[in-house]
Amino acid sequence: MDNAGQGLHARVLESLGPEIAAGEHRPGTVLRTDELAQRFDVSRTVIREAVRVLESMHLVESRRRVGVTVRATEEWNVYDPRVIRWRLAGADRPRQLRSLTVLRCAVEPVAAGLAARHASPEQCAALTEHAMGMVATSRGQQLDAYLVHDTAFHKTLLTASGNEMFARLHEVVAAILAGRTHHHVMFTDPDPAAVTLHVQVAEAIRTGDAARAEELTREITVGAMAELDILAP
Amino acid sequence: MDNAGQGLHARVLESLGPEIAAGEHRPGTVLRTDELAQRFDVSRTVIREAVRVLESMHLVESRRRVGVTVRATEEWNVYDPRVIRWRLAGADRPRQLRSLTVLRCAVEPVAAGLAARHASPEQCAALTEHAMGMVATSRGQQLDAYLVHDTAFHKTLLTASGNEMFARLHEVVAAILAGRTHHHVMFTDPDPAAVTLHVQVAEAIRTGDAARAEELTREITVGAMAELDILAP
DNA sequence: GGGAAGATTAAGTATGACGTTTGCGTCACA
DNA sequence: TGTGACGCAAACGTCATACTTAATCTTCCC
Repeated sequence: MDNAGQGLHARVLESLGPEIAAGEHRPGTVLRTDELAQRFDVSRTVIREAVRVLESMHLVESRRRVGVTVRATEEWNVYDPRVIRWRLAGADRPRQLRSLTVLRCAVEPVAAGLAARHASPEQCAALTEHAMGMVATSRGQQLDAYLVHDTAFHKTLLTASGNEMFARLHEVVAAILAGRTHHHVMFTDPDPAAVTLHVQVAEAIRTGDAARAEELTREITVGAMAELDILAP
Repeated sequence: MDNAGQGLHARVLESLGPEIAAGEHRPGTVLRTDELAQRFDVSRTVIREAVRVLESMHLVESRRRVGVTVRATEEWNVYDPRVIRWRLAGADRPRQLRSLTVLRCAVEPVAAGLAARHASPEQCAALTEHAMGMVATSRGQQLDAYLVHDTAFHKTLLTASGNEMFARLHEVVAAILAGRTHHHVMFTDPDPAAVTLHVQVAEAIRTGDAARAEELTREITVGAMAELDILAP
């Protein structure tokens, strides 16, 4: 566990949060602050601060005389990076990974089209550099090095779109890519066709060809869905 | 103001949050818990709980010996519903509205395509009902009634996609639609073409025509972008 | 049997004390 | 003059306790 977060409340959060996100406490379960304080051997104040954060994520609801109630999954703030992380670490990881991948496939092609219009020269250079890095590490079981370039490529792309909502999804894409490398069946080297597509996307963005950038990125994301057996829209 | 949130910490949050989200405190500004306690006339405990929530939204960072520092905009959890609400109420409302609209335009067509495959009979009925409601209220300055149906239509559509990430964006779409009605230049009745498109989308989803549902929805969202002078991708 | 008044319970708030970290100034030394 | 170690103090972090508030349950009377 990485319960090393500074402060006791962070420690409590990193224990309680994953428990709830993983579904260990069924929705409707009530937790009492006193019991939690006893369980974690901290004061009620610390528990209250942790509960406030969980409440702000809509994971729980705190009511007087009742206690801290676990909310239904549909109410959770599923875009909160920590909620995403906790859920990916839990039981319904596959389901979560599919949801995120579908979201990614909707967003990233559009982001690529925007990037073709708004990317700065520096961002274009970074895209090309990371695409080249992917080529260089695509053979010979250099999966970790490949992942670094892949992640950086997509982060740069999303940022270059100039849309802050897109940009903030880079963590989601990073989680997807990391998940594929570390958990999915990826013992073999990356698909050469996918690597080529990244190079071509970088090229399309550099030359300002929005339609082409979008279409090529769509091919990448369709491939990502295929890996999870999601039929393309 | 709707500072009626239960509890003192909620009251503090609903004052401090919007201030920060609106940019009244430049990034890097330090707030001291003691000063805040004095300013809001509450105990430091209450301030600390509010700060914890702001910290969980990545709006601020709390460090020992330094104080509570306002973070840069790029670090905010821009998908948190409250952050969205606060920013829409603040100065850079137009910018925020554009970002959200672009996101919506990337997501909603894909969601419509998925809905054509996964929508339940009840959801299909609801879509048709709300589309009809839009038709019925599209003339004669019934803007508020129209907005209710429009919002319900898109919420149902996003939910029917079966993807939880899409479903949770219904608040974003609701904010966009409400923003258009209440602030944008919409003194006239809605565009008849847009109303027709909604009816057709409902029909396409009912008949399971994913490609058509996606394309028709894309037309709706392109229209939404045009209203904000955003050139279509 | 139903409704209202009161008891109960658990969260909410306030307060004061103490602990802990850490930015920053000071001073000595090379 | 520059650099390093040292130590102070500021601000957050934690705790214990007492009190307040409000929702739920119980009881009792009509």
